Amino acid sequence: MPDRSEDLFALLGELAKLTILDDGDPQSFRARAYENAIQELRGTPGDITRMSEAELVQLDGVGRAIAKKIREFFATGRIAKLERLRERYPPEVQRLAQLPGLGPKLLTRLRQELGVESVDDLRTALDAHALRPLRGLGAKTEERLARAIERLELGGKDRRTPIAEVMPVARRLVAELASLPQVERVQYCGSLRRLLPTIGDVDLLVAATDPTGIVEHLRSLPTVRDAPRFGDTRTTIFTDRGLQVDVRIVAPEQFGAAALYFTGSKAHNIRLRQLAIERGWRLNEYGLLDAETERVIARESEEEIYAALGLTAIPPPMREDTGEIEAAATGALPRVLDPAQLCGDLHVHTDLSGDGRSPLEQVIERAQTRGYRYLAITEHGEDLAINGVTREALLAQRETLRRLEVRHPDMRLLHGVELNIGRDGGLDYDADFRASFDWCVAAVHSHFELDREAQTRRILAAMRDPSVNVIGHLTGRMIGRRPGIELDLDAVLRCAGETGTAIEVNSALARLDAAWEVLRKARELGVTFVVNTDAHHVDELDRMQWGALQCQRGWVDAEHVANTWPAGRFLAWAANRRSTRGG
DNA sequence: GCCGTTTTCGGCCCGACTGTTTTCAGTCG
Repeated sequence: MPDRSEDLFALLGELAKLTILDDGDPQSFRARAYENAIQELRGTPGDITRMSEAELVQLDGVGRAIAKKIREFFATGRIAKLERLRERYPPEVQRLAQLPGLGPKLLTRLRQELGVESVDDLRTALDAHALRPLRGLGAKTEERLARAIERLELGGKDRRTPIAEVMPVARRLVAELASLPQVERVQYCGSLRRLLPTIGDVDLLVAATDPTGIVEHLRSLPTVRDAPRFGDTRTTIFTDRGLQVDVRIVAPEQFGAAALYFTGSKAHNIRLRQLAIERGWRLNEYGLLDAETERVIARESEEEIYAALGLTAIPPPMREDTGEIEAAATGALPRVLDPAQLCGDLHVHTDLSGDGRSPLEQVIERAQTRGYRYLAITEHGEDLAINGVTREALLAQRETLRRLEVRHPDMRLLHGVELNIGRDGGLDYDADFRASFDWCVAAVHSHFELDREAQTRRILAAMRDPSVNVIGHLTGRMIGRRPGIELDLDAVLRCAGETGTAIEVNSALARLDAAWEVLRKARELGVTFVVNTDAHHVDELDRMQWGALQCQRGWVDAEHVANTWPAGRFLAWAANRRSTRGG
């Protein structure tokens, strides 16, 4: 069954967007009401498709008007008001409204005074200098809009970039800035810090007593292509790959307030400011201030500001206004996973796998350096074309592993394998050989085109196989390149709980699979998780931190992550699952 | 469009920047 709630949210979101245009106000309160309602509905447990108007009105942020629209949608599949707005703002006009610098007010004027109804119309008007006679518009505006059109057509501005592409660029820039003597602290903020799968632009926050030279340094970097706007404390640059980077320089003592502000999310910040107002304060990027006396309540660190507002500190990946503020106010925030708590990696390849690049000894050395208590080597099963490994080669590896184990008395080496889940849920090798491994990951690497029912069936079959400890990268998604397989999540997560099969949190930024929404749901069902790097090179063992942050985003606490457990407990759990279902 | 012991109207988060103005409106994050 397709998720009709998601369809509803999409339509309400569109309604919000078009209402901004219709109200001619970027801060349209009606539009915000729609967005608030979406937030509330998302956080509502139970089936909203079946709720009556009276029940809907009980929800915070849902009044009679929105409740009626919700019922209208579930009854007829349409929202009449939205259809009227769509007529008034056809796709061409909406595209026009996407241009940066062209807000609802200017859009209305251009339509009324110049008859501009599309990007093409606007270009024609610009070429004819038709904007100049209009009050409040001049040559600069003309030039700005012309450039915005160019960018739009390059597909630049509204395109979001997968986090795996953005993170290395951002980290490189952070390192560059941190190397300057006048810079005290640097932090990337925004959706990157919150670990969203795709990123619009990068927000870099710099603390410096003297901003001189910082912007110039950035502009001098070879990867920086264009710098359309710049001032002393705020600038925008574009990298050679078209990624927009906004840089803000602030005084060190306001770093916390600024980091909070620029990390967002917007909805989270609005809630924080409301809490400030309730206390007679004001929260902005300079600090938490007394509204009357301007006395500083807190500003140096995010933690101080949260504390002053009566909240426990909220980790960046949780800042989405999906219940974290209420939880932080009552001390009910889950004790989120700290990367340092992870004491083993349970999905790692060596150069024995066709696509692996580092030799076994190196992998083990690096795991030792990271202080791990256990490590599972998991080459690809033989069914995976080109990259898979034969039974004989795996048996030989097992011998080697047993020899190497002696050199690492503090780290238990598990001989594992990454099995391929076949079209109908079948797995590599035979049951006896699979049972001879210490640890089995099972994952989807093929048949992405099957429908939801078939996909669900094959995952359930894999979970019921007695050899399987964990399902690796649950949907097989590659962010920005390939959508994951569709699954009946309720059935899959229920089965995970019943069979004791863990769900992997795959730390590769290109995957971040399972997605945070899935983690959040799984957590409520008491599922056990394992955070893995799926490393194919020793350096990739270091990406465990992203998996930990992904857990934070999914509200997964350490207790439910099996590889935070001490070796004794972990090994007993892994072995127990196999023996109980092997018999 | 929602909300309510300072309630059924008048609020709703906050400030910087830009371009254009001569005190501010619009846009953005």
